[in-house]
Amino acid sequence: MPAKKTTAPAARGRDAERSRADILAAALQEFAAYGLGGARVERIAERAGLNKRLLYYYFDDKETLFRAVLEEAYQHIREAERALHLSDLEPADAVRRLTEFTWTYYLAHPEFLTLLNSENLHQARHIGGSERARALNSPLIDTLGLVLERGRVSGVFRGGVDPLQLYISIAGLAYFYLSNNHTLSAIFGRDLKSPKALNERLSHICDVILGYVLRA
Amino acid sequence: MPAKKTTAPAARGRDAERSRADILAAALQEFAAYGLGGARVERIAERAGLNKRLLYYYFDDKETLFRAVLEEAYQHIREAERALHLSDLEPADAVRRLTEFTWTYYLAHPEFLTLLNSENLHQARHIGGSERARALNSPLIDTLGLVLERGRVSGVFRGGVDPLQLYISIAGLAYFYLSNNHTLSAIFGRDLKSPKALNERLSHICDVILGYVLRA
DNA sequence: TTTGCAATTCACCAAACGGTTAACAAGCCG
DNA sequence: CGGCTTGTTAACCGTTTGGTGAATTGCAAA
Repeated sequence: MPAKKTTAPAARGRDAERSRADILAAALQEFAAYGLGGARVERIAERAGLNKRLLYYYFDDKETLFRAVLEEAYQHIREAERALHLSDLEPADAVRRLTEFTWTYYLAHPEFLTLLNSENLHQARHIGGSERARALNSPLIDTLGLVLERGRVSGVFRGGVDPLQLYISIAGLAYFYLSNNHTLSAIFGRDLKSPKALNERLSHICDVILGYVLRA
Repeated sequence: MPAKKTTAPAARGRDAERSRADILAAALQEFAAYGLGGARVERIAERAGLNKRLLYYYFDDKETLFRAVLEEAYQHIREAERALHLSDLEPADAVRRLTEFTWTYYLAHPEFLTLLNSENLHQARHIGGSERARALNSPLIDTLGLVLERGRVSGVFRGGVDPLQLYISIAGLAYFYLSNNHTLSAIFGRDLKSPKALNERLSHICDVILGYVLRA
């Protein structure tokens, strides 16, 4: 059952901005569901309730559309992370909060994970070399670096922790479990998506991460 | 520059088994490079140096071929893991060895990662429900469970560690870094594939994992 | 040498796909 | 009202793609 319409199209006038947004939303779903290669331009148009030609009117081609979807997705998560105000928290609280947030965000936005997988399959061809991408994402690492430093100075954190390394670990512990949930559940014969399993996983991740940063 | 031939085809007689193997090898490369959706049957044939029709002679269709490639890949890594003989090692050595092995294997076999990503995009449709898959993979978790138990009894490990949870963490810390290396390097503006960066990552992963299992 | 089956080749097809051409309508401005 | 810009549509096109029918060749047993 493909192509559930994202928004009711009924009786819309001509509205360029809304059409553009609808295309992006539909494309996000389609790219996430089938990957860049498997996505069908015509299906995106159907999902958006718009004529296929419009996709080429607003975006140059399929890949340009993919790039736009990707940039929007990154922007979305980094904005949500900024809203955490990690700098206002005690270092240990900040790390825990970032960890829980990352888990929750990935869980609520599986499209983000598949989108990234697709982009990595293509060797970051669409986001790579984008100055904007770097400017958008780096602040998070800077913030986390400050948190780690505060924690080290106040004696609760160990020293010598690379913030990027830590962030990749926080993300990885959540990402791999969720992104590979289907194969993991299949090959190990356990339903890893039950509420109980999900709770256990988050708890485990927090144990691992906080156990690592907190001074032994 | 696609389709580098895997093996020299020169002057081969007719050899069913070898042809089958060549197809699988070529398909592994192709599926890993482009995903299931992006892979082209004709390119697989070219890579294998065989007529396209043969793919359908040995395998029913593209998806059946994909399934065969996937099963072979799982078999390969699990065999390598078995060769580690974790049961013969001190618990802490065993965990460290599994961690280092996982990292090294993923690093040496990037096709395995992209293959799994592709399968997860398709919700484990090809490996899912396979009794054989479960039988093939579960022993690893059993072995790890015994290691953890030995460590707990001898007082070096903490208790209450779920072996599956731990394995997913070991895998995830390596997998995410390597599988998403392209986007991570791009958005954070750091070359995460340099030898130095790779060494640092492995060292970090060992710190995290061993810090977690070892009794505080 | 013949025969029979398994392995391989060649030519071909229908459907799907990304993308385009050209005409058309809604709203705005003078 | 009338013309112009811009958002939208319908129909179409050339190519690519997964898949197939049928003929052919190598190999080995009889």
